Amino acid sequence: MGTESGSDLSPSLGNVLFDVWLAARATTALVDDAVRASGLNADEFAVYSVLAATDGMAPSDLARWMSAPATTVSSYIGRFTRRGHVRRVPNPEDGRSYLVQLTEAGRAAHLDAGRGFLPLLDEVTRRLGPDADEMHERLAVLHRILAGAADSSPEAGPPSEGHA
Amino acid sequence: MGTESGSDLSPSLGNVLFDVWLAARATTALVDDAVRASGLNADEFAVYSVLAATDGMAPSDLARWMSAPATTVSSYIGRFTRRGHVRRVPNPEDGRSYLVQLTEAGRAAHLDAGRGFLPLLDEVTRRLGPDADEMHERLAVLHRILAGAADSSPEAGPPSEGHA
DNA sequence: GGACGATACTGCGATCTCGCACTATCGTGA
DNA sequence: TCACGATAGTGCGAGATCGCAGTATCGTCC
Repeated sequence: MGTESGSDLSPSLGNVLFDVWLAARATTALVDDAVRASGLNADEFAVYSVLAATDGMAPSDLARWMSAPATTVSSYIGRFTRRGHVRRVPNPEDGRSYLVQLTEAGRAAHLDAGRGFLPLLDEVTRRLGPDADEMHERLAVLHRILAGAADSSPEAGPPSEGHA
Repeated sequence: MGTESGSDLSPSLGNVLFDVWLAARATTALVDDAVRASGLNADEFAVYSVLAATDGMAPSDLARWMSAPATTVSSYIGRFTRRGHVRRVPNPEDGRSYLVQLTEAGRAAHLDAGRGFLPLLDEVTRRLGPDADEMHERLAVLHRILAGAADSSPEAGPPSEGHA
């Protein structure tokens, strides 16, 4: 055991993977509370946010973006559609697919949730001080690495076979 | 619009909160795959890991640690107990509570899952290179800030009342 | 030592998540 | 142009998550 430093109240298990996991649980809980009044939860707010930032994404892109299984994304879209927050438009590049777009009502809901979210983000950013940018940078790096690991992982035995 | 940099394939929405969320989704997906064969999922593996590191935690501590509602932790414990992986021992400090301990079988399951997890962790750590420690440090800081924000947040209107 | 609000846990039920199996379309090769 | 494996999306069902409401115990103030 090398760095047994922490141990204040929270056994951190001291490895990057757990660190992100723990930080994200806290983040999600916080955001859940912050946007609750809008009727969205943290995950949904995230999805509304990408949709608001792009103008139409295919379900599979959404799935890749948020590292979620296709079925989960499928039910998200169903739910959002039922709410009238999202609309499906044909995907000119692929007939099996379609694009998901936020409707006006969807944008409104997103804005509404944003009203709860922004103060929280501001507070965290403020507390982070000048490190905020650095933090963003590092998380991006980590994310890229994780995406890389996802490809090279065994998963369910993809293409190659002669590695032994 | 200031920093519209990213945009390779992944609209990052460029703020710390989304960054962690995204990184964590990727992490969870990866770990889920890595430990699947052991019968655990990423979240469960994390819980087994703290339990293995401490020798007994109260449900409420567990809940605080992983930022989960009490009911969720409650059903975790029920599930783990049913698997024979966990045992409840009386909490000498509080009669309303108890301590959750990993049984031998629980430890075995954790080790088993670890066999899938460690290669992944190694790979990520290796790719992170010398930045790994720094990363850990920063995530710890962020986590601390988030924990702080959780207290000072409105939540459901805790103590004070005369603010309007 | 009793009253009483705060805190620890749990049963229940509504809703969400996601693996499996299936259909539709794409893209490549002959 | 047709065959065929790969890829996009979905219905379904099992199980997981978590809010609400309820019980037990604690701590504190009279």
